[in-house]
Amino acid sequence: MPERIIKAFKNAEIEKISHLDYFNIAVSVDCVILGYEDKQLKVLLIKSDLEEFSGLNSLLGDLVRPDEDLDEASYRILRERTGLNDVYLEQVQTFGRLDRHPSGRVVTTAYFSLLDLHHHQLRLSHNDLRWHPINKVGKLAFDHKDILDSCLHRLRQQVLERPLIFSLLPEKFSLRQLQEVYEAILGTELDRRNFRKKVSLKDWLVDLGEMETDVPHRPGKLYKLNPGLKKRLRARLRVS
Amino acid sequence: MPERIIKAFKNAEIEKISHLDYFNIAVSVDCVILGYEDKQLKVLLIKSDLEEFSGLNSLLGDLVRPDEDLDEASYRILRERTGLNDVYLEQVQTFGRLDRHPSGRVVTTAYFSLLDLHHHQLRLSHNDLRWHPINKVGKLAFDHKDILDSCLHRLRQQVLERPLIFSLLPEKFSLRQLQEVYEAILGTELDRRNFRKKVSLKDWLVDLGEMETDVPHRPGKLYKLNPGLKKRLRARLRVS
DNA sequence: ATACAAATATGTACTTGAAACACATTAACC
DNA sequence: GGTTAATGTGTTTCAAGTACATATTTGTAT
Repeated sequence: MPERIIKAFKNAEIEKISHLDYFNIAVSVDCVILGYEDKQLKVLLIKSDLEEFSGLNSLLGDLVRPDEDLDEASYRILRERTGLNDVYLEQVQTFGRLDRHPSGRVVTTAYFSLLDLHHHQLRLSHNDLRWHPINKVGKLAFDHKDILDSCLHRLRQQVLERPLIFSLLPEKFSLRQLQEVYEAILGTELDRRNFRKKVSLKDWLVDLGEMETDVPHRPGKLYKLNPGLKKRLRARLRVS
Repeated sequence: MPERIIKAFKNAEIEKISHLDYFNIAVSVDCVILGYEDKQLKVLLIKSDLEEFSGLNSLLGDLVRPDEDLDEASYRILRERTGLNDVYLEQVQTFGRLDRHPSGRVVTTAYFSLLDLHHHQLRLSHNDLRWHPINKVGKLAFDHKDILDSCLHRLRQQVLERPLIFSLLPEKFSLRQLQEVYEAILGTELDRRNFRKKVSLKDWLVDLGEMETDVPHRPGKLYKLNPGLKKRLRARLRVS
């Protein structure tokens, strides 16, 4: 099999290099798993078990198995680490620096995913898994800080255009909650009145006719995501 | 070395699979090389030399060498295929479907690049290399049609925000030429007056004080890209 | 019961940017 | 020297975004 691939790529110079070398690159995926809590965007990190990075945290990743798609691999990681299945996941960028992994050549594809940190099905797989506020993430293992930053950059770019943000919220939410998530992601304050106008012009929200409870002030209306959009969100990965 | 990586990813389930299997995935890059000619956006394609795809064209790609970065690999392909060095290159997406390569498992990272199709240094490496108008690209080998589409999508998304487009043009160009390139990329017609207003508000252009020659009508002013932006364009890859 | 605090809900004026449209000017060509 | 086909520069209109104000509702403390 390997030889067939090499042959397929028929390149004079390639022949000089041992065929096996071409399979000396491992492929992994890394997931930037994001949640929202206490008015902060948080990322799920695990203590690195490599000596080289002792004391540092890292993203959640794994080698891609020979029989699985890249997207499948990242869904697997999500499932294994959080117990959640139906989450938003988007490929962002692939990192291939030669020295990015101390043990050898590993090319990794970064994904970010958004989930409801208080989802009743959420079961973290490991004691060393912790949610860290985005603003307080320091040095990370590997090039994971770069990966995190590039995912955050993509998220910020997309969040105003497409209804991603709802994956971070529970089924029912108030406009104030929604605004607070935007503010946490964008790192800015938004004008409440303009914000409400803007989202109500899109077709993203459905008024549930219910009210908040257990708030120490006048309760606001509760909304949910327009169900028509929910499908399209999940479907995106398969298509692109 | 391989074993160290496996160990580094310490995952109970992984151990069940033969270690070597993890290096049974090859990594490649594919370049969507775009140029502009005759009011059309064109992509550089080569006849596929795989039996499975006989008669079909494919993008230009190659396996990534064990000692080279992903970005380096795509620069190498560009250099080898076009003789050009100083071109715009941007990573877009990584494709990893199990059956995307008939000879085995190959994960490929797609890049698009923009170059001046009439550059004096352009030397196509191969007789089977041809420029194809993107509107007339039919079936391609592998999943290269998907790759092409995703690169075009990214290009269309970026072209209004950032001054990429100048890589497709010669050093000196008129506003009409510039507008025609935009129209070719976006597939729409633009209002000349609004277009001129819009670009002149950005700091992208420098008036050369020269005029077009050899045009069968009133010649227009010639411009060049603001030199300050040129550096930032090239630098982008390294940073992100 | 009532006043107060704090957040909801809705509305208006102003500014900026995009879209539609018009006309005078210049150079090549016959 | 008139015609043609572009260039070059407006203006008006409309939509979207920003800044800002006021009335309303509920919980809480007195």
